Amino acid sequence: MAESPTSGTPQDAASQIVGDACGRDRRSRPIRVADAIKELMVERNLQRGDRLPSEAELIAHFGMSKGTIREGMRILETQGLIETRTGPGGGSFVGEVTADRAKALLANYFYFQDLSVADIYQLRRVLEPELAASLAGRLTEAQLARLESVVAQYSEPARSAEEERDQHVASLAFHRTLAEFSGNALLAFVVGFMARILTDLTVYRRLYDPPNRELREKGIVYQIDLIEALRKGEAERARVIMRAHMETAEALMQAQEAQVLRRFIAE
Amino acid sequence: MAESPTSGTPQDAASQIVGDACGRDRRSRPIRVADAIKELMVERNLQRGDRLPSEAELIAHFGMSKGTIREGMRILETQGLIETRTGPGGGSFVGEVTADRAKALLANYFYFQDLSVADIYQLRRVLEPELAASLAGRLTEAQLARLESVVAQYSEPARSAEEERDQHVASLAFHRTLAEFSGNALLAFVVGFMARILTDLTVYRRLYDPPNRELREKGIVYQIDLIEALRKGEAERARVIMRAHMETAEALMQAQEAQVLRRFIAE
DNA sequence: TAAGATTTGTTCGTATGTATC
DNA sequence: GGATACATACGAACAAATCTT
Repeated sequence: MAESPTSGTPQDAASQIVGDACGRDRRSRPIRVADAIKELMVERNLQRGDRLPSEAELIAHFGMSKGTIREGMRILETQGLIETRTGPGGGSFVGEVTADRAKALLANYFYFQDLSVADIYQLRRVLEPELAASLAGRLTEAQLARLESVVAQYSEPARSAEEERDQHVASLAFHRTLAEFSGNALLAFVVGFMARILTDLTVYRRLYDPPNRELREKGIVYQIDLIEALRKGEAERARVIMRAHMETAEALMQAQEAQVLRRFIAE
Repeated sequence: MAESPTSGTPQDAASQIVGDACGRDRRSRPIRVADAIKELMVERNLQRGDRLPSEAELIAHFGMSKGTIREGMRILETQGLIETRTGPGGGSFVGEVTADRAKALLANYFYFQDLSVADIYQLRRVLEPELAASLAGRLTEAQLARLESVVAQYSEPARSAEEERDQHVASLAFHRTLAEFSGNALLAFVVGFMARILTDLTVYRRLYDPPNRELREKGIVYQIDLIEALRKGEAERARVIMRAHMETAEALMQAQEAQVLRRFIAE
């Protein structure tokens, strides 16, 4: 029914809109629909919450079936670009691409890339100190207090391996919180993404199964010192502290990754 | 036909599979289908090119209609996780999540974040020197020759603003190529992503409209020196050169961004 | 509370395009 | 070229959610 000229040919209009004017577009229709709507969003400079055409309007506009249009909308929905609601006044609206969703999509890519601890720390070693230095003297007292409350979550010694792991996940939250305070969305994203990968490693691969008192205790000292430097606005000192923090953390994780590998081999 | 009895209620089986056991899952069915198939890929440890169940099998397995299943598959397809082929022997296969696709998805996130030149260079300033240092003495002669051929693309002075812009895009390719040679997938991705953003800025926002001879000439000298240091395996020198390169490039782009802003205001 | 209106969500049957043999 | 197997697309009907009156 698509190409056949049974009745009128609404396809002509659709073809122009979707970019299938003459030379065939190898991509499937739903994907072309999704791209067309993305362009529409850019052209009309639509902002968060703005309304998009209804399903019925899109069906008429593109001259395609409901299923095809819906597949296209689903693509945009999973990318976080739109949200849909049912009922009167419902429809599709420009959504917010949250950092979490973007990180999840990016994790799909790295799933097949198997990163090593060394790879991640090659970036952390230079980015985290830069982040720390850039925040010195720029945080409100409320923000500093929040950092202190995060540190407080793991200031008590852990009594079990499981508690130890939970504490390490919490200590990664310290870095994520720091990243959120940065005005630099790119830096915040990359640092937050690394914290997320390390959290996954900790939870799924149980990199921290062999409890390591040393890492936790050193980490806490570094983080407390760091907060003080940030409060006093000492950028260079914050940078130095964070650099040292990264170096010891990397060394300890490297040693433990080796342990984990040996354990796999042993089984 | 997989889990369900003769013809009772196929929904029961589907509910378990898809994770709607008891408390309602607010997510729509297609999205749950997509997640279920992702889990299936992880559980069976499917690799690139491995075959997934056919549409008909999935319909029977989940007890859902064609349309719903197709919407789910489309989600995975746009994320690059699967590819589908028509015809006999066709079907859905585990795809490769290319770096380009991952960068495109990530660009959706930053579309609403408007990054400044300063934001991007805060990362470039520390990451590019680290990348350069890590590659010193580790590149083959073929790789070094490829870098030289990239530089050769813009060694001739440009005769028009348009040519100037093309040359700058090419010079960003130098950094992308360098990133690809890195064994660190995370570092390569972040550096490549920044190069892409800057390319977009150059092409769309025409940040380089005011031709700037200085940037190009200095850039070429730095890049030639850098290749030499890489060939000789001088890691620290490579780091220093790249750091200087970044500092001058940032200063020049900052000045031009200001110009561009003034131009927008003027109109 | 209840009924009706509006919009997305889901299903089914069918037809078409495409690649392989 | 024809047969086959598979994804792709269409359209009508019904279900569910949600707002208004």
